[in-house]
Amino acid sequence: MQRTDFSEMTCSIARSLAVAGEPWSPLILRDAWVGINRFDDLQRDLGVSRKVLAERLKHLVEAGMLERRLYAERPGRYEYVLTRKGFEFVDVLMVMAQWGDRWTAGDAGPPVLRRHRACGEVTQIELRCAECGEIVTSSDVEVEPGPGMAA
Amino acid sequence: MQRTDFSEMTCSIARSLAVAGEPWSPLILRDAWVGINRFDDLQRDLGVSRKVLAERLKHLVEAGMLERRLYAERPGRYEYVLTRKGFEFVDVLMVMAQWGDRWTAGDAGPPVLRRHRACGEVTQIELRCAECGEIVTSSDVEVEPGPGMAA
DNA sequence: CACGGTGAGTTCCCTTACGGAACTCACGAT
DNA sequence: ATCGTGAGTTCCGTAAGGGAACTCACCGTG
Repeated sequence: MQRTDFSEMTCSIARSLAVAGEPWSPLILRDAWVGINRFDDLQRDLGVSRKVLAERLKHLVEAGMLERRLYAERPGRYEYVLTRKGFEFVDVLMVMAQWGDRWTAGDAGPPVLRRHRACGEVTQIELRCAECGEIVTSSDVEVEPGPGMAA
Repeated sequence: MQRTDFSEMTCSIARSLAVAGEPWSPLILRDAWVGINRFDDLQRDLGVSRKVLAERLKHLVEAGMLERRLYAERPGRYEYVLTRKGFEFVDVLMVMAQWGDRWTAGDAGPPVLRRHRACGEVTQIELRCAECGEIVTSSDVEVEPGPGMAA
């Protein structure tokens, strides 16, 4: 856990980070997304210490991002699968990956491509306004207080 | 706590986190986005320690996310403004905020609303495939090796 | 039956980063 | 001459991360 607790802040970004922003947590969720679901596999793939991995998995399960599911009895073996909440968070990771492709990949190009199953194409993801359908960038948006803003 | 360096990993998510994933960095970028650009204002708004804030600002400037801009000479005073790279990262933060609105806001509702200047509406952001225009969710996408993938 | 292997953690120690407060520095204003 | 301000820097105690070793429950083989 980060030293400062973000979960009580009046900010959806801060609260998201409190759930999934600790070091390694986004990478654990990415792995769970692409089918790496077991403790030892996660540890090997990420190179994270077993200690921290155990802590993160516990936190992500308690936060409802992952479900700890028994996949073999006698001896009890568990795997971690994304919940709906966790799945929706992968949207954030896809946009982050796309930003990383553009700004950190260098000449070698992006390490992975994302293919849209429905149309079969390697896809770029666009952020569009659900009201008018136009592409939205951060400079097109202004923020204003919402109902959950404290006085 | 020594932290593992994500910047050399062959993963655009990990490399994005190496740039902007440290504790507080996303919140600093959010603040820079909404117009909180000066050291003391950032410190007051976030409640981060001045020590960590100074480290994060240095790192974000070196990474090209923020520009340290002189806004008053004699005595030299500086503010931090988003670069294009930083601005594009705000896309990630907007999607993250939307996820947080949905999954962490509770009954009070979202603390801030995002209004699309072009159409004037409070907007939900949709992720759409640039090829076919359909909405994309994480389960519609499969990943495959790209040019930057190591052997 | 003893032995080794496997998956899923837990424990221990060491180092480093964070939090918080105090301090500095260069100026401008009173 | 002193106070205030913005932008940091320094110092110290504590807690979190890294990494290796250890545990525990079971299974398969000789």
